[in-house]
Amino acid sequence: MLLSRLADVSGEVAAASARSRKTALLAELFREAEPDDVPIVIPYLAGRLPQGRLGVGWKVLSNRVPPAAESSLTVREVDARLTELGKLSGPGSQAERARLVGELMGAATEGEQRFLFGLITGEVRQGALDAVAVEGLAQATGAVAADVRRAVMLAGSLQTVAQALLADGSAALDRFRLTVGRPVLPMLAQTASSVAEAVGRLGACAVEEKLDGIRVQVHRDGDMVRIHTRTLDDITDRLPEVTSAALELAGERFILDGEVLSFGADGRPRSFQETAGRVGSRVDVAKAAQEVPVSPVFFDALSIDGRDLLDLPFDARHAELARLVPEPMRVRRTLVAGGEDIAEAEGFLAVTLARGHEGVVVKALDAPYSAGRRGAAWLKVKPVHTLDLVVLAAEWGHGRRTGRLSNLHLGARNPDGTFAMLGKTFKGLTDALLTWQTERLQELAVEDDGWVVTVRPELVVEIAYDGLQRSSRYPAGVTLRFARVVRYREDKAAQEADTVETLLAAHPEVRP
DNA sequence: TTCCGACAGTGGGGTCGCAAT
DNA sequence: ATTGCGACCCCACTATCGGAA
Repeated sequence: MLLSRLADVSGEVAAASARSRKTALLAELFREAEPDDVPIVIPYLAGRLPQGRLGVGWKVLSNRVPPAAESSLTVREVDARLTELGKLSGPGSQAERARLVGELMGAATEGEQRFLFGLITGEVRQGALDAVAVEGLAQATGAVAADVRRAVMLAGSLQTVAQALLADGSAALDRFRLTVGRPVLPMLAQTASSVAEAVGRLGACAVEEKLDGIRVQVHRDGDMVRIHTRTLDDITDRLPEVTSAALELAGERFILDGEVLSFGADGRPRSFQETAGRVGSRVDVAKAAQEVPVSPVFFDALSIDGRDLLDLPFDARHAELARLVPEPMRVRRTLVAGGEDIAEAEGFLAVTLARGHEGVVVKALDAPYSAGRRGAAWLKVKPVHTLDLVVLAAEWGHGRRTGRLSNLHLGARNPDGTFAMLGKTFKGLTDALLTWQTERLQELAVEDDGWVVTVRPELVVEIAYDGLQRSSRYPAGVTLRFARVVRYREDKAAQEADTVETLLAAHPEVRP
């Protein structure tokens, strides 16, 4: 298949607003694909590269190359070239990668270049990713969409399922069962604003500690242990303590879901930054493990002794978990009967926060494990802080925000009346607010370099955030975690905005 | 007819490892 | 030794479509 065909369809998908139309377009193309094209065409149209990482990003791609007049590239040729490119390493590899990218782009027409750019940077922006591709695949093969989706969750890969499905038809879907050693997409949580709201929505539930670390799925089959992240990357080699912990458990075959984090000598959890740095260390793992040891804390069991537990209700899965995993390695929790038990749940949240954790996750006792879904059966509750900050500048947006000022630079007051930038945010803005702030900020503009519009520091905005973290980038030595706009405070003057001093005082645990 | 679940889009900060400077 | 870049952890929120109620 020609790349130009793919690029054209991607463009049509982007232009279509109805999801059903997007699905139909993808299905048509999947039917056209020859068997050898399938493992390439399917991920490409789901906006992903089969190779995963290439070592090529926005920077290399932004070196413009004149496009070819005629399309000649096939998808298989593109795939072969990208595979070669991804293998490069060592001195001179970056220049060689850039050269190969230039060669590829030079062989591509303008439309193909656009498509390749989006594909490689992971920003196809066609309004269709995995979920729509699954629908299209089901439509192309006559399979039931829900069955395809389930197979993809269990295989952890759309591509694998697509190949089997196109080769052998719907019957192939039965082959994708939960298997120890093969990671499945983890179940995710939605956000609730309070424990009362969460318990109100769920009824009988468990309230569990929300630990601020790295999500892991641990598979053990005899002596073999594999550890996977949320995106199913294999990080076994980086976490020897977790492997040991899994081998100590009194079970030969299991899949457990949990969080890995580091505790200090005082027993309190280290900051997310410290845990994430440790888990990210790959070169001298022994040294990293000595300095920042990590522990797994499990909260769910997907499989034990060959029994698939996914469809069991959570209370039954937890009973299995409790039989296998002793308490320090199992998350702390409390059971709540329903709305009349709010005080118990709120007390548990308070204790959890006092112990230094992030918040709680409220989980319905009757819900199955919905692999790969961000369902309403798990609701996370974290305390939210707010500040009144001053807008120092704003950046022009991209995509559907093109032509609007989007990303705000936020400042807190210094003692001398100047402002210290604490970070940026683009979250929480409605279309109406985007329009309003674009106009208002341009009235205050003192400079526009085409990317950042610097403004007079007069506009006050209320910002919600989850906490402070240390920063080497910003002048106060700290930055806000997960900052988002709540509302503008036109009733407030910049001189009434919050100060760096009060911010630091509110988070004594974070010393810049 | 209205409501709501699921998705995609729009980017945030930090850290590590590698290659280039 | 330092810097720039890519990959990958953590993530909030809004708009939209289309099926459920």
